[in-house]
Amino acid sequence: MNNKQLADTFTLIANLLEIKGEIIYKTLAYRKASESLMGLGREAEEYWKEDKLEEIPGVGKAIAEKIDELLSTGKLQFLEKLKREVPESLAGWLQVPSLGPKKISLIWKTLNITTLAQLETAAKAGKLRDLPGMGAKSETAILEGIASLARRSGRLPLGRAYPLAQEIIRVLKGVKGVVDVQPAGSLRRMRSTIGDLDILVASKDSAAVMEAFVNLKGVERVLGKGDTKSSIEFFDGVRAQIWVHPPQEFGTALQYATGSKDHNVQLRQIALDKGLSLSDHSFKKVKGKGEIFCSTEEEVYKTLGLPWIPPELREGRGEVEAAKKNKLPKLIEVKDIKSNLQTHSTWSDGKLSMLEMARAAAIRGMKVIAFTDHSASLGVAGGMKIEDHKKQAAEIKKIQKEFGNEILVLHATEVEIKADGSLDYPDEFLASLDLVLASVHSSLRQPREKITERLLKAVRNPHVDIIGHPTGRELMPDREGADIDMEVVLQAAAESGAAMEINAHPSRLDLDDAYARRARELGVLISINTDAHSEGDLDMLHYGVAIARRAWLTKDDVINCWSTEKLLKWLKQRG
DNA sequence: GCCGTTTTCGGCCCGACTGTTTTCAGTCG
Repeated sequence: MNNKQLADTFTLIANLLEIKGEIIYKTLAYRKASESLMGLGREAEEYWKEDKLEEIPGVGKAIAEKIDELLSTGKLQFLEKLKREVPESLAGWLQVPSLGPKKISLIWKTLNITTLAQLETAAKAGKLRDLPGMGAKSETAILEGIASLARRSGRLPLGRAYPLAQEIIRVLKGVKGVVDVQPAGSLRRMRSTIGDLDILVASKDSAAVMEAFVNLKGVERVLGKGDTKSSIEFFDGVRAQIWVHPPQEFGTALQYATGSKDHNVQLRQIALDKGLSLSDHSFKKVKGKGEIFCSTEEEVYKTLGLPWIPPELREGRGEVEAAKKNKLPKLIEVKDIKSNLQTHSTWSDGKLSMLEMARAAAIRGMKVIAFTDHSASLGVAGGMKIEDHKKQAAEIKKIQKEFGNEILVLHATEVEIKADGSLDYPDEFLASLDLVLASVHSSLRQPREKITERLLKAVRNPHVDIIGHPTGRELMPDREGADIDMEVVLQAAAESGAAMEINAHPSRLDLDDAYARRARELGVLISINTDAHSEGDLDMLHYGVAIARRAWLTKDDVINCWSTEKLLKWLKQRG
């Protein structure tokens, strides 16, 4: 049982307990454990083998025992019993906007219905409006909620959320009286998937901002509109909300709205230790009168005696402790990246010729570009036969002359790691290339042991320099990655010296931040590449850098930040 | 149910907004 399955189990428990009416802090504990497992970067199973489950944040005695039972037997008596008390299908109702645990429990117990379809039928028949505390409007809200749920498809990938947010921000910046507009929430923390879009506006005239917001293009309905907060839903089910604060309290407001919840809890505790109560409006003295306003986040952190903490780190994963000791990492930035070591040209499935792509990369400040066109067995992507490489090498020689020192073009490959773990090209040929990136694209559903073994073979092949998008996961469309024992693979990479990729394309973002952080802990080199198939893809680099920042990476951890000389020396050494 | 450099017990954020309400409950972030 992997971390995701464990996390899903604890989320289900939290949902069912909430509907059952268990005290809120118990359900919060299960949710926290679930989130912690998702962000762990190592399999809980390894903690289990070492008898160290309780070292996982948010896991205490009771949850450790449950993980133990799940890993030993694959089942959990506690959950089985809970499901007999609260029908599992009710947990899905929590996804319906406007429905929370109290109303779900009320509807379930009074009308004795348990499925979403029954709920919809009951609402349409007008059976909900007579329940205590409900009326015609709540009934309509539930019907709209069910419809909206059908339109939405889970969390929003960062690659969709980010451009949409930029557009909203652009429009709001044009509203009269607006001083500043910033993304907040998981969007500002650059999580690979986003719940709703959170945006913060600094302005004294909130009415004008709210008016512009609810009239944005593509708004399907207005979910709420007030003086300080409004929220809307777009036709595709995506939701956005804004808060408007006066400029003098923008710092506390932005800090508050950025989260994460865990991070904010820790900051508020530090504030309390200093006799201050921190809210989105200000710091208030706990005893007596007095209020401190912060127009910038820097002032908020300074008031707490801390250096400013980059939003990508604010996940409650040790960043506050590091800030206290003044040991925050100097995070990598987009401008540190000097090379792009996975790109595709018309030699396989790329849209541009090598000349066009190299030029586009040079314009974006790259000093090195590697063409990693697909290898023969990936037929759907026009994989290259070995004999084609001679012609490609000749073309590279030719275009290199045109570029001179402007950009160095490397002759490389994205060689297929085949289902049996062998590589698509023989070692002698791989040795002749400047750079070898190896990836899996097929048979991703192999059993854990088998697919892990495939990756291990590639990691240990001395000619392989980089493992491309290691898990094969996709976010657009949503496709889970292969069931890989990443800890074993990362340890092997630490030994062999092969780099692991953070694929910057927003449809991949693979490795994710949890694995990348673990990689750094183990001393594994990281390579951030755009996997560009078109010119526009080259501009996706910042997504990969964001994941790296979430993983606490500095420019020293990433081979794309090396000088050309250092990179070439490394490649030569590896053979 | 978790957690602890004052605590092994008593906290764990709390305010905005909506709807059904005569003063509040539920949802949401």
